Amino acid sequence: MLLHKFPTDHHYPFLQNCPQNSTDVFYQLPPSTSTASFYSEGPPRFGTFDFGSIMIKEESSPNSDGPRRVVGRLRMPPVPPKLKLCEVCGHSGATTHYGGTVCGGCKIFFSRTVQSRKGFVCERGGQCPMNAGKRAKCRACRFQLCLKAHMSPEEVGRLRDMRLGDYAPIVKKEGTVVGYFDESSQPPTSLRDCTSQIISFIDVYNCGNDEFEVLRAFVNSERNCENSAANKYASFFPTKCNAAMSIQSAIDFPMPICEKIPRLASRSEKIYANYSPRGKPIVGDLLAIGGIFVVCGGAFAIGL
DNA sequence: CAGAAAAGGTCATTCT
DNA sequence: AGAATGACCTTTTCTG
Repeated sequence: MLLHKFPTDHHYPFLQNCPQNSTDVFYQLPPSTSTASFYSEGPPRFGTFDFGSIMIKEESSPNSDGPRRVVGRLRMPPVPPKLKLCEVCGHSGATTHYGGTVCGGCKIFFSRTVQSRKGFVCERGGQCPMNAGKRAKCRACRFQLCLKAHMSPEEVGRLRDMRLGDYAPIVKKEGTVVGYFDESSQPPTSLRDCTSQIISFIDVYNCGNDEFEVLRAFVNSERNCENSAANKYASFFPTKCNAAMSIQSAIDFPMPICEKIPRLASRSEKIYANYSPRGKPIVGDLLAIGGIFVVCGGAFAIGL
């Protein structure tokens, strides 16, 4: 998932020659970038990662025609410990399971909960303390934390489905935008990129007509958009916030969207409480409520 | 192709 | 006693 990758040279080309573990680095300031504007953007951030902090000063060059050399001190983020802690209960020895960094107990709990399609209700308003000793006390809160840890219910059973042959892997080709709902376009069965998941989503979850229409507009917007076209659609949907997520991210991790949309924030718990991998379509729910559209490659603008 | 990582299955233990 | 949990193992996929 793109949001969880470490920033690459593509995102910060001026760091191309930066040694990964050093603290003092030298790099060229991009020709079009002033030191002030560089400062004003603050430390580069990407997704949930803080790319350390960068303090720079522009060296005064005796030769004004020479390259603008910048002296910088880059403080890299602390090296994560080898033994990661479970994002749900804090237990040590966590590894990646279903998209989240969790311990074995929480992994199997999440898998069983999704497969059993059970819904839990917290009797204490969803505020139960969670640690290795208390994690089994409230399953509702534990499952909530699993989802907040970016664990993906869709991943549960995927391997088994693949063995049974009823799972068609979807290969995402970054940057491709195809109008699936456009009659002149290719039939969905031959399409393999990010938005094809919407097709399977509609098929699997039997979205209603309203949700289908929103998804249709959604995808057509994406098809018609270039990376710079957000403003064009912003006139149709007054932008209240920018979640900076792709549609793929929204499908995988809807919670951040819920948290960023005021009208949905109060509903997020309800949505997750009712979540069922083969039941009510969570993304369709979000789309139908929000009047949401996606701009390919980044901005995820929400009109309310 | 081999090693690493992640998912799934089984079974003993604990809890209600 | 039945359900829930977690440790451990096997299988599968991914990656270099």
